Amino acid sequence: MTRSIGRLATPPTLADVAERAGVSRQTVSNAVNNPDLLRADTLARVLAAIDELGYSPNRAARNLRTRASHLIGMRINPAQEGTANATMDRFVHSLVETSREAGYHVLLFSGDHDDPVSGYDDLLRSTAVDAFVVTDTYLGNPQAAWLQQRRAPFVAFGRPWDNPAAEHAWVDVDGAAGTDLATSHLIERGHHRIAWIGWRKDSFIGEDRRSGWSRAMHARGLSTTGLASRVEDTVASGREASAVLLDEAHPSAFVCASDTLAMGVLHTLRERGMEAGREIAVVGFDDSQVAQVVPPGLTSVRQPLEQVAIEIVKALEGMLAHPPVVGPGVMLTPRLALRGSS
Amino acid sequence: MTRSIGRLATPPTLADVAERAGVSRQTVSNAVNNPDLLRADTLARVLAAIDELGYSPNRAARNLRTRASHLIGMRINPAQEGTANATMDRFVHSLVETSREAGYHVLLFSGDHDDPVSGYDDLLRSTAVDAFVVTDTYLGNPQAAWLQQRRAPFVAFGRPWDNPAAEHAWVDVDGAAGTDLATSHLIERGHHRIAWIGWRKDSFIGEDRRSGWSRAMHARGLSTTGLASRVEDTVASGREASAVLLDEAHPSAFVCASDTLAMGVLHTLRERGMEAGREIAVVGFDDSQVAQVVPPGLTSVRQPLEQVAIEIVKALEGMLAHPPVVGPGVMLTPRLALRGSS
DNA sequence: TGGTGTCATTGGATCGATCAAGACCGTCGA
DNA sequence: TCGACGGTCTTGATCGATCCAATGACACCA
Repeated sequence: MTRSIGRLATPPTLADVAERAGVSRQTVSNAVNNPDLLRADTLARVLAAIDELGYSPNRAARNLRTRASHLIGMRINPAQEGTANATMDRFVHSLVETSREAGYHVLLFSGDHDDPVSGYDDLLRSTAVDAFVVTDTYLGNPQAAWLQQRRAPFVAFGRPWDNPAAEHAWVDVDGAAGTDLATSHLIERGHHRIAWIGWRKDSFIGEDRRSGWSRAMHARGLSTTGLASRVEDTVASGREASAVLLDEAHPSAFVCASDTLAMGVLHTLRERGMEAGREIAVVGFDDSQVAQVVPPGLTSVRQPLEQVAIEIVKALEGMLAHPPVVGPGVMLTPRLALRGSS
Repeated sequence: MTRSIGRLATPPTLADVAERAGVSRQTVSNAVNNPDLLRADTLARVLAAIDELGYSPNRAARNLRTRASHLIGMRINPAQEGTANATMDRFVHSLVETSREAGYHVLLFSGDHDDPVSGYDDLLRSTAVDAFVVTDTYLGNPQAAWLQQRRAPFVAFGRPWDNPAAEHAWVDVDGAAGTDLATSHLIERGHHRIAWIGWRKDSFIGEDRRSGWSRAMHARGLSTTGLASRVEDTVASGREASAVLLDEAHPSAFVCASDTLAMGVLHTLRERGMEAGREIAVVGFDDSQVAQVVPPGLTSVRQPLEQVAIEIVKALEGMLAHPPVVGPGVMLTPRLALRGSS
């Protein structure tokens, strides 16, 4: 049984436990970290004392001595209002959960919006975290090069788009496979003219997702001419783009690079009194909460974020082992969450 | 200028800086923590050395000595899929940002779903965090009593519903004021029969929000009889409840305890070919991303989460000061985000 | 009996910072 | 001239854990 700390001002230390169990400090330390070294009866006695006192090793002291904090740093940037991107939220949950199982906690920090590297520096030099998870790699990944130069352990969620030769660890989701899945699904449902609404060309991720759409189309001998449009990731842009496409290209379905854009399509359909799902099919990307609750439900490509977290933690563990092991990048495949809009 | 750490395996320490600047360790420490104690020229010399070496105090060592970690612990529970609750996401961002300005980082942890107290214990005993932010106070707040018993500093996001006499620090948003705002807004738009869809009675928050609706109705002499319904917080429940209410009570508007329920109403309207906003008004609660992007936009009560974070950090700072200062609870007022649905 | 090796346990040093005293210096009033 | 004093800086101890080398206990074998 764990007891209350009582009225003690400070928690018990190794020395307290040692005294109570009638052994030395080191033996208590071993009981916690290398139980095999102790004789069974000693171990039992020490564990009993630990339990009675409610002892838990002081993190700061342990961190100081072992030069490890068992903390994983992750920088978060404010979510954009007015978009449907809840990816981060889901991912953070998974990461926290998975990290816990590996004995790590997640430290969140923020940085200046215009400086992709700010925030990392201080945590690194003060040895506040053991490693980083780098997530904001939409446009290239300056953080990766920077961290690698400092020999800071990190895993990126996202491929090294701008530098395929980069040798750091990364985990990513195959966006093209996702849009291919979405497009193929629509084709199977009988659609031939399937439009694409994606992001501007400077987005690697956007181009990747677009390639899945065109790949699937061409694989079935379907033309993509005039059916694609590249805009900003806002509902308004999706609305305008879909309106133009409907008028000029007469598609019967839309595949979008994001749920945000897909919601733009739903806006257009509503304005024109058309029903999503019945007359025009729509597929989004990310399986946000929006996709799940909007009537009639938005079919969407769902990233396996739980799996991403698992792979990232696995990579981190290898990286922090002795000796460090850096595996190759890991690519995961998304699945399609089917709903009323298709 | 901050330089690269170079090929040093370990970051520079106080002693390194001291040697370089030709002063003692303590003087360097003072330069960092109590600059006023140093003569101007010495300070300049030390700061220069700090800068040249890229020195940053080792957190573990500092934490050990000062018995403080400058970390704020916050437990997160997995977001429920299929709901519109993005409150946590927005709040976490604000908290991280505000904490940084106060010199704190946020440590995320998780616990067993069925045990509201798990996770706190270990962090507390290992002095891994200085304080907690307790957020999951939907149904009472056993954490608060538990933490208070252990004399752990914490601030709750949420009133001590089940124990108004509780003396811990808390920050909350006036839910009743929010629904009052929503209801009054609808009344001003000419609605008289305004229905309520809320949560089951065991939810303090739900009853609070409901009271704002009935308060506003009665204040204008409007009847609420037969216009209220209490269900679970799911889209399906909202859909069913709104269908029943439409048939039996013929309301012209709905005020809901959550955006999730409001989405249920939109489902019903869609099924019946009715247009939200034009024929039937709908107002949700939380101003989730869903509310922002769903056509035609869902009017929703928006909690001032940025302000909540600020107040929480303010309370934490007082609590961790010497001597500690525990102020009274802080109640903030939400505002209404107007959109097409009303 | 004594040497040798293994196992279990111990004491002292150490991680890098801050705390608590004390040393040094020049100034000022008695 | 001397001691008290405030400002500036230094020295040694300390926070609580783990690393390292060494010790004691014990069994085994020659």
